[in-house]
Amino acid sequence: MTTGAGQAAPGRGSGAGLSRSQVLDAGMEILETEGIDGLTIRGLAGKLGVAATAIYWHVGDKHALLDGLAERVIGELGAVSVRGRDPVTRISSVARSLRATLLERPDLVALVHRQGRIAALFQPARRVLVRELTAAGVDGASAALAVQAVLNLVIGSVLLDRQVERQPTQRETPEELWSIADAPDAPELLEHLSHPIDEEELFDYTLAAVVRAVVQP
Amino acid sequence: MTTGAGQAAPGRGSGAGLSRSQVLDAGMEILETEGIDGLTIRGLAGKLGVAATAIYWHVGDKHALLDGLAERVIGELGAVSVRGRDPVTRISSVARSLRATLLERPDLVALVHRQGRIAALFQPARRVLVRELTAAGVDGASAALAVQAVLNLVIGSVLLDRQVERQPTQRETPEELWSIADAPDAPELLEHLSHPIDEEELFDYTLAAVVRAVVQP
DNA sequence: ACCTGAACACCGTTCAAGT
DNA sequence: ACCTGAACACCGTTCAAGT
Repeated sequence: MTTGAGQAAPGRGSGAGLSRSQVLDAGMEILETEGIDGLTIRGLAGKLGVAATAIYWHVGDKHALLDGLAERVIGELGAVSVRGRDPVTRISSVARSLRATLLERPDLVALVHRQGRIAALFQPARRVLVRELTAAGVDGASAALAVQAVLNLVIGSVLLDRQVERQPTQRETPEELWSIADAPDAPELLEHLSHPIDEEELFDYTLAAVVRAVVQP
Repeated sequence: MTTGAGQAAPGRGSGAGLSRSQVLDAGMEILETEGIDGLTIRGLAGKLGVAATAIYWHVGDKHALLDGLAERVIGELGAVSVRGRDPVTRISSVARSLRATLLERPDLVALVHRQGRIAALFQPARRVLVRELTAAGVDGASAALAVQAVLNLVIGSVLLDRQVERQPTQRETPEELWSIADAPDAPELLEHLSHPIDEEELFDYTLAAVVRAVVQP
């Protein structure tokens, strides 16, 4: 009733009756095995043993289907854990745990992003971060800003994960990308530039810089 | 010859002969007017007055077409400008100018992201940042890390632009999202949380924190 | 070398019709 | 209320055939 087409909750199945949640269950399964391109109305209906048009009755069109699935992902992946004693540790732990969770399902996060529901995905983390920042003595406009800064770091890190190296069909090796002219008299830097960076190290580095700036202004 | 299917460069048009670059030109036009979902092989062929199969000859299949278009975007949007005297100002100006350029065409950036070519898009900026950091006395592993940290901020900011508020079909108003329990005794914070944040201010805030951490370790 | 036409195997969506 | 079948208007892609 929140988003779908069916105006009344189907109730507990009257025999062989299909329900909205059963459709979303099956959709979720296809999404995780075949990927988002493998999820089709017809394929979903086939998996459920009904005509394609039955999907329209229970969840609406494809956009509504994706919205419903995004909502599930939000419920499943939005949770965060906090640990540590001082504010800096606790805030960092929220960011790191959320990042770790989301990195296990990058395609599901991409779906939420595609549906424009990232804000909803982050709402639990936002609440926790607000609490921690308040406890650390930060509030007002700078607290609101700080929360979003930390969360942007997380989602940016997840959306860009594994993006860095995928150079399709191109033979641009790192050796070609960087020449001695780019870093004269700095062979060590050149060496580091030509190797893929450790994404977790990068995240921790940036996070530390931001959290430090947030807590001690 | 870099990516496409045609093995020899078509040369200058022999009369009515179609060329790879003409196809990409038309593709680019459709991309900017109709969006990525409006770009189809058949529609592209129709615009050029040829059969759909002619596209396959010149650029290959749809993936190759999108790759070719991404390559164009990389060439057009990758450039950066540097201004300012001190390192902090110059590094920040690179990040801000790149962000501003990319924000004008978020859908084109999304295409580059989709095709896994973000690294290529950022290569010019990387070169400039490496130079500036070296001049500022930063090098080795921390310079490589710092460059990527700044660039991740930029792309994250662009990919998330306008994502924050899009709450589709849902009636979750900010008033419902946040209750007094989330920020007890802090009405000012609550006020800020319920309003959409200024994305540019957020970017500048985070960028300043990172650049500061980078230049003065 | 370059392009067409026909064909195949898919899509999402609508709508009248059934029970 | 719930579901089917047929139909429409699309897709991307392959392949034999033309010039």
